[in-house]
Amino acid sequence: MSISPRSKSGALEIPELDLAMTLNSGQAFHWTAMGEGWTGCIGETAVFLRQKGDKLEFRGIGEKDLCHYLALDHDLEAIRASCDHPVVREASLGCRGLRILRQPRWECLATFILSPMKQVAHIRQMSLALRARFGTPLSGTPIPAFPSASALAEATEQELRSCGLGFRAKGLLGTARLVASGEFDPEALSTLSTEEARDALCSLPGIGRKVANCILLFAYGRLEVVPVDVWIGRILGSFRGRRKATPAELERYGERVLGPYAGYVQQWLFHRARTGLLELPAKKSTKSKATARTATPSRRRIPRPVTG
DNA sequence: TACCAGGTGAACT
DNA sequence: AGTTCACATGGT
Repeated sequence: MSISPRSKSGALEIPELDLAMTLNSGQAFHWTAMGEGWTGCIGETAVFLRQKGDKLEFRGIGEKDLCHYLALDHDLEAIRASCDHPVVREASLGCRGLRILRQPRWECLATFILSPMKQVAHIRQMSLALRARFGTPLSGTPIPAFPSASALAEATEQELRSCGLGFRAKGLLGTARLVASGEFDPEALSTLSTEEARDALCSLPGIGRKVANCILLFAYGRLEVVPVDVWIGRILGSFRGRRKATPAELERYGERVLGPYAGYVQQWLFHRARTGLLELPAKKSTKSKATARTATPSRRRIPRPVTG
C-alpha cells in the first residue's frame, strides 16, 4: 500500500486507544483492515494506521491532524467517571479506548443520511460505493475521498440509487444541492448552540432528529447529545421500566441519566449491544441483588443484531 | 419466507 | 400532539 510515499509518518505513544473498536463502532464507515493495520482517509488525505499496544504508527498524515481526528484529547477516564449507572459502568469498562471521532463535517453529514433503517455493514457498503463512483482517488493510492457536495449534486437520483441507497437517494441529493449551492454551510454550524445547530440540520431533506444528533456527536463534538435509535431506545426503555415512551421522552431521559457526556455513554451502550455483549438486570426480580449478580440466568440479554 | 436494520416525512386521528 | 404508514435494500 503506497500512501503518500515521502509524506508525514511517525509513531505516537497513546495512553488509551482501541483503534479497531473505534473504527468499527458505527461512527465512520470506510476504514478497511489491512494486515495488522487500517487504511482509509481523513478528509482528503489517505492514511495508514497501525496500533501495537500503546504505540500508534501512522503514515500519510501529520501528528496534529491525526490527534484531532482521533480526539486523543478527550479525557476518557473523566468521561467514564461522569456516569455511575451500574450497567453503564460495565459497558464503559468493556469499551476502554473507544473514542468519539472528530469527523469532517460534510462527510459525516452525508454518510448519516444513508443510515436510516440500515445496518452498519450496509451503511459501509453504500458509503464505499459512493466513494468509488463519485469520489476522486487520492494521490498515488486506490483510496477515493468521500465525494464533495458538488460531485453528488451533479449526479442524478438514479445514479445514487445505483449505489444501493434506495429511498435515501432523494435526501442525499437534495442536501448535496443545498450544500453545493452555498445555501447551507456545514462549517457555519460550529458556532451555533447545539439546539440551533440541530434545528439547522433537521431542515435538510433526509435528516431528522436522530441523524442530526449523530452528526452533532461525531462531527461537531457535541458530546452531550443522545441519538435514539432502535438499540438505544431498547436500552433506555429497559432502564426506565416497562412503561412505553416516545423517542423524545427517551432522549430527554438519556440526557438526564447518562450525564454530561451522554453521547459517549450512548456510544458504549450501542457498541456493547450491537456486539451482543450488553446484559441488563432482569426488570423486576424477586431475588436479591446478590443472587441476581451471580446467577446469570436471571439476567436478560439484549437480542443480538443481524450481523453484517 | 418473514423479519430486521444507528428513521424520516407525510397523512392521518 | 400522538399514531400510522410508505419508503428500498440486503442479510439472516
